[in-house]
Parts: sequence; C-alpha cells; structure tokens
Amino acid sequence: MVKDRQDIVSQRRKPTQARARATMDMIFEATARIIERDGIAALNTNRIAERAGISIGSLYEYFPNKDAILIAMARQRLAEDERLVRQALTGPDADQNVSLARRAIHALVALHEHRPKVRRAIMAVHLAHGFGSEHARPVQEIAELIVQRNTRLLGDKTAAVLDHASLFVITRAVIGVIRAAFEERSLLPGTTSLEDELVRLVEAYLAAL
Amino acid sequence: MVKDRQDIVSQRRKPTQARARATMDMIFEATARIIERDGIAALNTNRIAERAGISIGSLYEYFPNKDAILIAMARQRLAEDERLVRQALTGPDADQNVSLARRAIHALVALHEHRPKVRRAIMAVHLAHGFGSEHARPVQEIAELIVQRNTRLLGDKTAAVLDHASLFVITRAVIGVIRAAFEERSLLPGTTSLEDELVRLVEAYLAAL
Amino acid sequence: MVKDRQDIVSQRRKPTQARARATMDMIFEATARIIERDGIAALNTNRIAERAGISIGSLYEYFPNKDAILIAMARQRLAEDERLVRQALTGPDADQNVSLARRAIHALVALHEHRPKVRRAIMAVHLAHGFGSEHARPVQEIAELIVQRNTRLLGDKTAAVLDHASLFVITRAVIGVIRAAFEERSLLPGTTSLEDELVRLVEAYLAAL
Amino acid sequence: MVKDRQDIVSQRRKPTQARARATMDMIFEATARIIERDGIAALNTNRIAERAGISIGSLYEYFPNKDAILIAMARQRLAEDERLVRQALTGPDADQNVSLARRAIHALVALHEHRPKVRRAIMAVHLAHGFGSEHARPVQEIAELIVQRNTRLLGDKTAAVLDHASLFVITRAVIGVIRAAFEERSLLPGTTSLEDELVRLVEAYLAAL
DNA sequence: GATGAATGAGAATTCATTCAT
DNA sequence: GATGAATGAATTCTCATTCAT
Repeated sequence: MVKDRQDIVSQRRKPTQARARATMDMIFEATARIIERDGIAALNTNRIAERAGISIGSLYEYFPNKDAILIAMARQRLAEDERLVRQALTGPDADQNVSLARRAIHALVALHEHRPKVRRAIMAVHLAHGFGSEHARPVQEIAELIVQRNTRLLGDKTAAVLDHASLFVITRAVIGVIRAAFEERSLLPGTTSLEDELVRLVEAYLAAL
Repeated sequence: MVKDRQDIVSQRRKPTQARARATMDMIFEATARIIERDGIAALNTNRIAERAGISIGSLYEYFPNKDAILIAMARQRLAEDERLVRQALTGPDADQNVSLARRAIHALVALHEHRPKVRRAIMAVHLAHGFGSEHARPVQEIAELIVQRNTRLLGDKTAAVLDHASLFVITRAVIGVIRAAFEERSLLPGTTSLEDELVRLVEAYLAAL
Repeated sequence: MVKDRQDIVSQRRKPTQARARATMDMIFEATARIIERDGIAALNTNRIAERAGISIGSLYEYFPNKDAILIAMARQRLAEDERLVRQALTGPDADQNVSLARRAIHALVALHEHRPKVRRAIMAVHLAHGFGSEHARPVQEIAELIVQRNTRLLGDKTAAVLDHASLFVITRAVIGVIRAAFEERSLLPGTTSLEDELVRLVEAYLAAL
Repeated sequence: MVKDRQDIVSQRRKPTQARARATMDMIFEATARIIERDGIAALNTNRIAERAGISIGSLYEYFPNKDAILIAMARQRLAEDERLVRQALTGPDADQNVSLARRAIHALVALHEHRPKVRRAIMAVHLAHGFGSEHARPVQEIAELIVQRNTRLLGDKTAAVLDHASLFVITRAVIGVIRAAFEERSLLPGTTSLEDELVRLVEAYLAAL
C-alpha cells in the first residue's frame, strides 16, 4: 500500500551509472512484456521483478512504487515520440519533397504502431495521475517547430494567427484522430487515406486562420 | 479486479420492473459519488452497496462484478450524450439561427462539463475493456445526421465527398479536442474560443473536401 | 472453494530449505488440529494460517489454495502409510513368526487408528479431486512386494496365477474392509477378530487361485 | 447458513401427495444433472431450484437445507440398490442357473455404472454426515438373504459360522472392490474378470469359514 | 402454498511493500 | 547494494437462507 503519494513520480535512483540505466530498462521491458502478454490487470511488482531478473527488493530500490514504473515508461515514450517525430522533420533521412505536416503526421502514425497495448496502458496510468498536460507536449512542440519554419518561409502573418487556442486545437485533433484509429480499429491505421485526411485537416485549418 | 468472468458486460437482472431500474440508478449514483469524492482508487463494491443503501448481495444480483457497473455507466452516459446532442440539433429549443455544427459542438462541450471526474473514470474503464469502438458512436451518429441534413439542403454533391474516412477524421478530431481540453485543464473548457476554433476546424475541413 | 486455478496440486515453494519444510509441517499440523476439533466444515485458510502461526500471505506462498493443502496432506499420509507397512514387513522389528499378509494387515489397521477424522477428511478431498488412483497405490505396492517374496519361496507358479485383476481385487478388498470398519464404527476396529477375518479372506482367496 | 443442524435429515414435507413426490423427483433430477455437468462444487440451492423449475422458496418447503437433498438422494439410491439386487436374486427374470453370489455381484457392478459421478458425490456427503453405517445396509441385507437361502439348502452349519464379523468383512470387501474399480478406472469395471474374481473371493472366503 | 428479492456473514485470495539478513 | 520471505489489510464475490408479499 502506498502511503506517501507525493513521491510517486520520481525514480529513487538517478540513472547516473550505466548499470542502473540497464536495470531500469530491464524493468521497463519486463513490464511491457507482461502488459502485452497478459494485460495490465495481470501486472504486479513481484512479477515485474521476476521477469526483469532482479529481486523485488531491488525493484523498490529503483522505483518507489508500482505506478512510478508506468509513469516513467510513459514519459520515456513521450520523449521518444518527440525525438522520432523531430527526426522525421529535421533528420538527415527526411524527405524534403514532402510537407512538414505530412512528415510529422506520418511519423506520429508510425509511432502508434509500436506496442499499442503497452502505449495505451502506460498512457492511461499517466493520465489517471493527472499528467494529461504532459501528454500532448511532444506534439505541441513539433507543431510549434513547424509553425516557426513556415513563418520563416511565409512571413510573420501566420504566426500571429496561430495563437494558443489554435495550436491546442490542431494538435489535439491530430492525436485524437490517430488514437481513435488505433483504439477502434474501424479504420485501418496504416492506411494512406488516414494520413491524407489528417494532412487535409491540418492544412485546411491553418489556411482558415 | 475482474478475473475470468465471462460476462463483464450485461446486467444480471433485466430492468423490466421500475423497482429494478431505480435500484440500478442508486448503484450508479453511489458509484459516481464515490468517484467524485474519493477517486476511482477508493471505489469498491462494498462501499458502493453501502452508499446505495442495498446489501452487497443485492448489488451482485444486478451486476456480475465491479467493472460491469462502470461499463454500464459509460454506456448510459454515451446514450445520454447522443440524446442530448440530438436534442440540441433537432429539439424544440434548438436555436435555428446557429449552424448545426456549432450547435453540436456546443452541446458536446456542455456534456463534458457534467461530472468530468466520473466521466473520465468510467470512460477509461470502458476503453480498457476494449469497447473503444462504442466510444465515438454517438458523435458519429450525430455527424451522419448533420451530413444527411446538409445533403438535403445542398444536394447530393457533399454527400458523395464525405466518405467513411472523412467522417471518421472529423468526428474523432472534435471529440479528441474536447476531451483533451477537459483532461488537461490547460485551456478553460467553457470558453467560447474553444467552440469557435472547433467550428472553424469542422467548417474548414468540410470545405476542403 | 477452488475456482479455475490451474495448479491445485503442487506446492508453490519447493521445500528445499529445512525452514520451508518446517513451515509446511506447521500448516499441516494446524489443519489437522482444526479438522479434529471443529470438523472439516470449520476449516478455512485464515484459520489455518492463524493456528500455524504464520500470516495468510505466507500460507499462500506455500500452497496455491486450500485444497492443495489437503491434497498434499493426503499424499504425505499415503507415502507414510507405505513406509510404515513396508517397515512392518521388512523392518528390524518385524516379527518373523507371523505371516507377511498378517503383518501387512496389522500395520494397515494400526495406521487407520491414527487421527481417523483427519484421514477421512483429507482422503475425501483427495478422492473428490480425481486422485482415486493414487489412493490404493501404497497397498498395491506392498502387495506386489509380498507376492515377490512368496514367489521366491514357492517358485514361479503362484506368480503366474496372481495376475493384475487378482492383485487389484485382493488389495482393494482389504482396504475396503478396513475403511468401512473405521467409517461405520459398527465393528470395533482394534479387534483382533477383524484382522483374523482379513487374513482368512486373503489366504482363502490366494489359495483359490 | 444452517442454524439448526438436528433436522438436517428429514424432509419437511411428507410425500403424501403424488404432486409433492413429483416435485421432489424434479429436485433430485436437477441436482443430479448439475453434479454430472458441472461437478459438486457448482451445486447450489438456487441453481437446483432454477433447474427444477421451482422457486427457491418452494425448495426450502421440501428440504430444510442443501445437504438434506443430497442425503435424501443417497438414501433413495441405497434403497433402490437393494431393490435392484434383490430383484436380480429373486425376481422373475433371475437366471436360476447362476449362483446367488454371482447374480448379486453382477447386479451390484451394474448399479455402479449408473451415474457414477452422482453416486460418488451423494455418498460422500452421506458419509460425511456420519451415516456410513447405512451405507452398506443394502448389501448386508442381501448377504443375509443369500446366507439364509444357502442355509436352507445346505443345512444349518454355514449359518452358524457366518457371524457378524464375517458378514461385515465379506460385504465390505465386495463393495470396496467395486467402488475402487470405478474410482480408479484402472480396471475396466464392466469386465467379466472383475466379476469372476469377486465371485471367487466370496466363495473362497465362505468356504474357508 | 408459492415466490424470488434481499440479505450479509464469511471465505478465498491478492499484492504492494517492508526489513532482517 | 541486494535479497526474497513475510506481512496483512483489503477486496471481491458466493450462496444458504429468510420472509414480506
């Protein structure tokens, strides 16, 4: 039973040493595998420790409680998301013939294809702990990046228009659609038409500003 | 935690009698109150029964397990959502001077202001149980209604354009934004600017088709 | 009541350490005492743990569920039965002037005098779980031992006659009578006449082959 | 929860009317079917009432508690057992060329082929309630019948020899073997060799007296 | 006589967490 | 730093039985 809810977030040990970093990765991997195979309901700290090949005592040396593991995983994913989308936009492999928005959307969709069950589970916990605001941060930053780029190309007009509310709306709209596509399976997520529609949505909205 | 019970979904007792209906409502109300006051983590069947003023045995006469209660609540909410939005569109109090899209968006935003904590909790469980596809059904049906209306007014052209994928994208975009607004609290939900932006999003997208 | 747990049989912790072995014995002893004093209906895991002086959690560390405890006890008893009868036949204290059959029967009757209420209860559960075939194994093995001994003394003729069916019949006849004597209390078990009759039964049957 | 254990045995309603008799049979049949399909662990009074097509309240009009149903079934079976074996011995279809012992044994084996799972379950409860002595009564009475018959044919010598203990031993030996054959499934129960061996056992024992 | 909704004591079991070694 | 045995509060859920209608 967790008694002290305030430190639910922080890891106990700073991953200064490579060794500690490796152990944490094993904990994350074990957690992900359990979620994938048996679902979040079957996840418990003893099982995580066992599959990670460490003792339960050691696990608690790294994380103060169970949810801290999932929250750390969510944050890691979110950071990774941002890194990958940014790479798609500015990295050396980026296709310069494709619009920034389309590249970002394509990358975002691709992200959601990786371990969707795990993503859903960790994000749900992350959300339940009130970190919803961190949730869209990567996409938001990407959006701001795109806006800055376009501003430089097109002049200052657009930038003035794309205020806080507009940025919020367009980013959440895009993630909302992508998540729904994966949650519902009604529309095949990999489809190009999904990406086409999303690009249309973004461009139409931005044009309307 | 639900084990291997086959039937997470259905109620046990069919609410044929008004009495049974009333009992179920008391269970729902007790559940909602506990979630609001103490959070979903503090929710357990004994407490629900106690606050609902029935015995734990009776509770299990109505629902096979805890999650079934939350899922039933989610479905009730979803049905209510649809009813309310539909009413805003076609009901006697509907303001005919406002566009259908704006009226629907206004109603949807208003819905999310009602017991947001409860809504979040029950929808999370509903989602976790794999009913993500039911999740957007009300909005989808409303959207189809709007499309039909517009089709009658504008002729068949628009209808041909607004295919499955487009409808999916615009509906999920709208709920995605509304949910994010309530999850994140970063943007004050009641704001007209949120609604304005959503209307702009919808109209821009439809115009771009 | 055991639900759908896969593994009713095995202990969870292997009794490698002497400590674990001792704990298991305390669980067995606590269980036996509760059955003796209050009957099998009063047996529950919380009470077992309490009387064994361990926490309920620890109990479940050793056994996956209540019945597993009883089944383990039954198997322990069965193994002990075999050991004791074998000892009566071949041990240093064995009276060589008495026939093997009589010695075996005497030992078997003596066994049933030890905690009859416990024996009945654990064997009933063992049986109810479909382990009826393990039930007679000790006696069967003893019988085969006797046959081998006699074969050596009398030559191969007898061995040829005492086939599978005959061995089955005579062993089950003997335990059937002993158990009935203890279940029914109609005949005082300790009586020598019971043993005399059983010896007569065995010898008459074997002679008739 | 049963509060008054003394009336565990008697039915509440004497089956004076044919109607009541029919209801009790439906209760018995429902109970048997549940045991056969789902095992004794799945048996509960609500389910019995449901399958018997009566209300739970009515069920308690006929039996004071759950075990009373099973005990009544056991007694009915036992009475039926006796009737059937007696019929095999003295009935019009009885084969006069076969010895009485063989006819009795054949009939007993045949009995155990009928709903073995149900028989095991109800007899276990019957036994657990301390009615073990009623258990062998039918067989015992049959044995006495045989002895009387043989006495008339062969003179008074045998009757003098077959005292209480001998009668006990031979009857319990026979039932013990038959039960083991069905519990263990190691020896095919229907086999003639089983019957042959049992007849040999009985005749050898009686001859040895 | 019949009904069946309601009861609630009680049983099994889990699992996050601690702490002595 | 690591271990993992032990803890026990907490939770879910069952089902025999009652009794008002």
